[in-house]
Amino acid sequence: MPNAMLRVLVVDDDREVCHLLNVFLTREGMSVQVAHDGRSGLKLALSGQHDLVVLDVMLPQLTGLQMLKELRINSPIGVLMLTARGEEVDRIIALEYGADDYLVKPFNPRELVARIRALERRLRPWPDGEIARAPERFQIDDLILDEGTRTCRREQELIDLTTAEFELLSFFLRCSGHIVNRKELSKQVLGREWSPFDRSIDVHVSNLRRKLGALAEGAERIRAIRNVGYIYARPVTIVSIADHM
Amino acid sequence: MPNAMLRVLVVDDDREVCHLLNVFLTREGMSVQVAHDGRSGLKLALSGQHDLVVLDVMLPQLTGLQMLKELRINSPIGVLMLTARGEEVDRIIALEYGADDYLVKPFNPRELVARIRALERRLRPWPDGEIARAPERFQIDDLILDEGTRTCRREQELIDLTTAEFELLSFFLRCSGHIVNRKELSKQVLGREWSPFDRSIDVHVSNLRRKLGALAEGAERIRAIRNVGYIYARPVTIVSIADHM
DNA sequence: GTCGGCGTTTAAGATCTGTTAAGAGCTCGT
DNA sequence: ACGAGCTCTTAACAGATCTTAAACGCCGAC
Repeated sequence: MPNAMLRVLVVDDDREVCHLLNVFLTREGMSVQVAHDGRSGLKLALSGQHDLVVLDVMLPQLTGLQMLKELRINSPIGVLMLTARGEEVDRIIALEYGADDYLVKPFNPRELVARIRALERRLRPWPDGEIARAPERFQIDDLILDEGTRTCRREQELIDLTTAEFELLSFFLRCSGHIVNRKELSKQVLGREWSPFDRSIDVHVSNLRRKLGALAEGAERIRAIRNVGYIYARPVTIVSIADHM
Repeated sequence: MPNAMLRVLVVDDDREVCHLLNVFLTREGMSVQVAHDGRSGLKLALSGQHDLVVLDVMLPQLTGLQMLKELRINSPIGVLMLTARGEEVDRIIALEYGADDYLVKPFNPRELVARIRALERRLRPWPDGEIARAPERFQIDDLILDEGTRTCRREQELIDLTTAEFELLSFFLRCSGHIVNRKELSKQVLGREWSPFDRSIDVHVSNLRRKLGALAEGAERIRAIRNVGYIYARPVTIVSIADHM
């Protein structure tokens, strides 16, 4: 049993749906609680016992949208809206009201699970109130960097990176093909303003290069841009794609 | 006109939809290019000229999912899938293949815009509003210069260029066929105002000529324009733009 | 043809990046 | 709280790159 179970609140007046979700999400290792109307749903959601709400738009007592609006006043809880087919306007309003995602009814439970997991990763609280970015998985050249598991592999081989190195590589990959300057690197990777004689980034780059090794043809993955910063070279793209399809 | 426009590639075989999106997204200040089948769409997407692809699942030549799979091998471009109503399985596969978001057809254009903007914010680490120009690839004569991979080749052979030389050649190719003056060169390549006795550009041009060698006919690639600046002789073709317009 | 201006090239010095290593600082387990 | 071990920063030197200076040569003007 994982010590941190995802706690989901399902708010839907359709008891059939609730039951189904309860069974399905429980089987996925989540803790599930249900409510059948907006008022009790809101009360439960505000209790702070849940990580995420799956919220139907059509509800008695208080519609899902009203509930969402109330919730957003002072709750950081994740909200995934369930909207009826064809009600595009609901979805737009839901997103504008601050819903984190939505799903159109009827939906495939597998997809709901996938979206809940994605949302969970995205919403995981961040130390200083900054919005957490969804962890991504970069695959570039022979490298795989997974922000979720915080691992980096080259050709399946685990590469041991320090925190700074991981953050640095992560940022480089996010910006691959674009020049990034020292100021931005310092802020994003080291969390501080860059000052003119700060060489930390350079040292980290050097260590990272040593751990990652060079590309084919001996080219460095990370190139210096004099007076500016660095660039992580994008993988060579296939020019003539016609051949291999 | 902002010089940093979000550049969107729309791939859909329904020309009606493409036209609509073109009109709508253009009105939102985005630059739009369209393709009607998977193969040309993929080729365009790999050209590095776009920030984001709106990709229909059902496509002739190459389905959207196949295209997504190919794209993800070596491109960090943002992908928003358009899926048909009811095809949950497509959406799940799309997400597993690394799509960044999806929208169910038929959709409200307002929502597409909202999702594109959200995606843009999510994918780009740099400050809001700023959009980095996607790196381009230039091809001329026997030269290929790729801003994304930061490489320059002559007849497949890698040519090692310094930062200033690379930036200089990149700027020349972007402006090939046009005379560029020292003032502009200094600002774009060296990042500083030109002053009357600054000969740096000339020295870099000299070094660049030596590294690139002359053209077949013995003519210099980079010609001096007395009292003004330089010109890179021949017009450049941007890889793979021509075929399907 | 000669002169002057401007582009070209070479070379030297200045500036920036690469790398190494030492020690300061932090984390974690005890 | 303490120390071991790891990580980060700082400093110093090596090497690469850029700028500046100067010599040279080409070309047009006279």
